Amino acid sequence: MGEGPTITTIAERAGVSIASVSRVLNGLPTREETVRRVLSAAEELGYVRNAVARSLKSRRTHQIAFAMADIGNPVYLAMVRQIQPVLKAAGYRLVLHSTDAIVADEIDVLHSLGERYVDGLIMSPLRVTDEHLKMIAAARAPVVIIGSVPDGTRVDNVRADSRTGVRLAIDHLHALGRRRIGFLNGPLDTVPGAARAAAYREALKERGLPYDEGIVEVGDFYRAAGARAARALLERAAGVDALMCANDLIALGALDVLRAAGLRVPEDVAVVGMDDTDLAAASWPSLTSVSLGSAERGKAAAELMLDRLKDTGREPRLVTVPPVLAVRASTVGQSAAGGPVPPVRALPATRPADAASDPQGGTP
Amino acid sequence: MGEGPTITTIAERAGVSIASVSRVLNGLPTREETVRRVLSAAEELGYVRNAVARSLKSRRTHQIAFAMADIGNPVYLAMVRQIQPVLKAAGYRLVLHSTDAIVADEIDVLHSLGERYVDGLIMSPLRVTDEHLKMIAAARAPVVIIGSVPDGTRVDNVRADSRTGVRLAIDHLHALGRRRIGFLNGPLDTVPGAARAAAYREALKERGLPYDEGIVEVGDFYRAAGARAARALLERAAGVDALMCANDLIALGALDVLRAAGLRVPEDVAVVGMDDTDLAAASWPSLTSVSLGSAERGKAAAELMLDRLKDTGREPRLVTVPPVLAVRASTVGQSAAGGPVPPVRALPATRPADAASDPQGGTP
DNA sequence: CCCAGCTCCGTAAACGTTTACAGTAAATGT
DNA sequence: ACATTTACTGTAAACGTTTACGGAGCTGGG
Repeated sequence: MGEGPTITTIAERAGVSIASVSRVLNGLPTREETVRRVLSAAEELGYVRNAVARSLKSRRTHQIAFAMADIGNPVYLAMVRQIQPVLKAAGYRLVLHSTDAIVADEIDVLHSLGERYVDGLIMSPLRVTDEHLKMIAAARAPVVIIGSVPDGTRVDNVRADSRTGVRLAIDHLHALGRRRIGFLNGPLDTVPGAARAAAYREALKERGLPYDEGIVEVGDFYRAAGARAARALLERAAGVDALMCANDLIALGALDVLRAAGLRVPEDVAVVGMDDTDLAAASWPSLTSVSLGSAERGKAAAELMLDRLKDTGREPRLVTVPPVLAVRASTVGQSAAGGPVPPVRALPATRPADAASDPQGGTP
Repeated sequence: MGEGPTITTIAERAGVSIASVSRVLNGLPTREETVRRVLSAAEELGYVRNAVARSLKSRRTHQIAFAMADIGNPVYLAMVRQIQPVLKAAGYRLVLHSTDAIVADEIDVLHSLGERYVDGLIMSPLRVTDEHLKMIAAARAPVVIIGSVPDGTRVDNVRADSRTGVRLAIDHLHALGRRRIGFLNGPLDTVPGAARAAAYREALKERGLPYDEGIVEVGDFYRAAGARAARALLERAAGVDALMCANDLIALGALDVLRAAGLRVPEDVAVVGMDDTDLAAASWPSLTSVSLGSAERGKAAAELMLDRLKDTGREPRLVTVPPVLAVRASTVGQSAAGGPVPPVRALPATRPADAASDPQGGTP
């Protein structure tokens, strides 16, 4: 673990100047003889370029940061899974930040962009505050946001369309004859929480169903919270024949509770989750879930970032990923659902960010 | 997104030298008046330290790399989840590498340590080749290996004990009266695959059960491969009353097949998985699984790394994490298994790496 | 009154690269 | 034979920090 060789070491051994060494290593035109000498010296010494020194001079670190709320959430996992290979293929490394959705931590990440240890940041905030927007506008490096930001915000942006997503789910339940569709949501002060609440009301209205506050529960985006919410709802209100859940984890918690209460899924209560994570296919009964395209959003974000790095000046773009309903046993029963069905999806739509009179597609 | 201020900018505005600025920013003793001037200048300019320049001089990047086979595997996810906060608390960032278990890629990561863009590397290779060992020995930065390496390898090392893990599972099945216990394994040329194969034979012998090659299948560590293997086994051999799976994903694939074949779990065939991932608790029936302590191993690895960074010279250590059996419905049925049971675990044992006449604890 | 001992600060070197610029030597043109 | 071009190489500055060193100014003791 000694002091590694530098271009100076190589220069001495090859009997040339450090400038020549650098030129050879960068493939700039050099006399054959010199190239040979430098390369063999480098080889013998086991030379590896110092990335830090290089970055200092070139002002490029070839690192991209990804900041998410919680790496334990399969939604972000799906994103990381897509982001990583895209960046890797372009020669970038991935730096991971887990902020636990704490605003101060997210601001901190944004602030630390000034340290210039990365060339850009992909961020997926659960809540978007004014401070976020201020920091994003002032950021010292390119930023891509996964999730909805206020219309007109000048930033590259990838959105889900959870309004349409919720509508898909409600329509599906309605078509199955369900009429009292409860709703288990996450916090209303999060972007996805708020969007899904609005979408739920709207979708009911479209189908001519009444909005009943008695069958709506607000908790958190975790499994235990989902169980709590489901329990509370069951105790309070009878006759619910379906549960729309703002999240797969919430849905799993609800399944636990329904099972314990001796209710059959889907015969007594149909359940729909959201995000279509791995857990949805693995659960019992397998969970019908609205895919908001986490994987696609991750990929799109990475591509937006690479694109932005190539052209700093270009107009910010908005990519919206359409939702897709993955139908499984929790709504249509065992026989009908069959095995795991790979969902098909339309290509992501792309258009300028400013044209956005967009559905408030919550994310994730 | 302009050219940010540097200590030179601050120095000019505050009317002091850059050395004074640096001293103030690093909290070195300085006259009150100077401190005031520098700090207010820095504040006004919105100064943020350049991490790259700092790293070049200090030879510390405050970044740690984690290289795993596949970030989609919940085992690694569990590790990342533990590693991240430990590093963060110590002021380190996490750089992620996903190698798809390709040896060349892993060697590449090891090699790139010479670029000095990280202070250390935590790596979890599926196969450990001579080249791995050579590169580890020659690495230009501290390395921690999660997974078994040959005895005597001088490297910080965190191991699972899959031999004991398999034994726990076999003993459990044996105690339930199962006598023909099939085995669905992953590739034998991987460290965990080999270890689990050996452990399976050994555990059978301990219980006085015959080893029957006819009820052993070797595939891959994925769900689809697990399904394939289960199908092959069922077609070939009758009378299997239990399936030991080298991995939760394999077990889930097996469950799919058993269900499709109309076999009841656990009445006809009991199933045990390995790794105790989130999927085990979510599946139907919920899956009895041997936890090899992914989370604990991740945490231990991060701590070993931090420790090593503080004391480069110290002897390499070996931490072995004991396995724990999480009993669920796939072996004991619905009623008995009850809700999700948080497994209890003993503290990881620590001892010098060289003393290792250790079980070949496979990982992950 | 001089020097020792402080405290504080500025100068400059260093970290390992890249790169603008100038210099050398050979090759070519007149 | 000399001027000009060409092909290559070396010197040195720059990137933004940290830090060894020494100098300036002051205090206090002899």
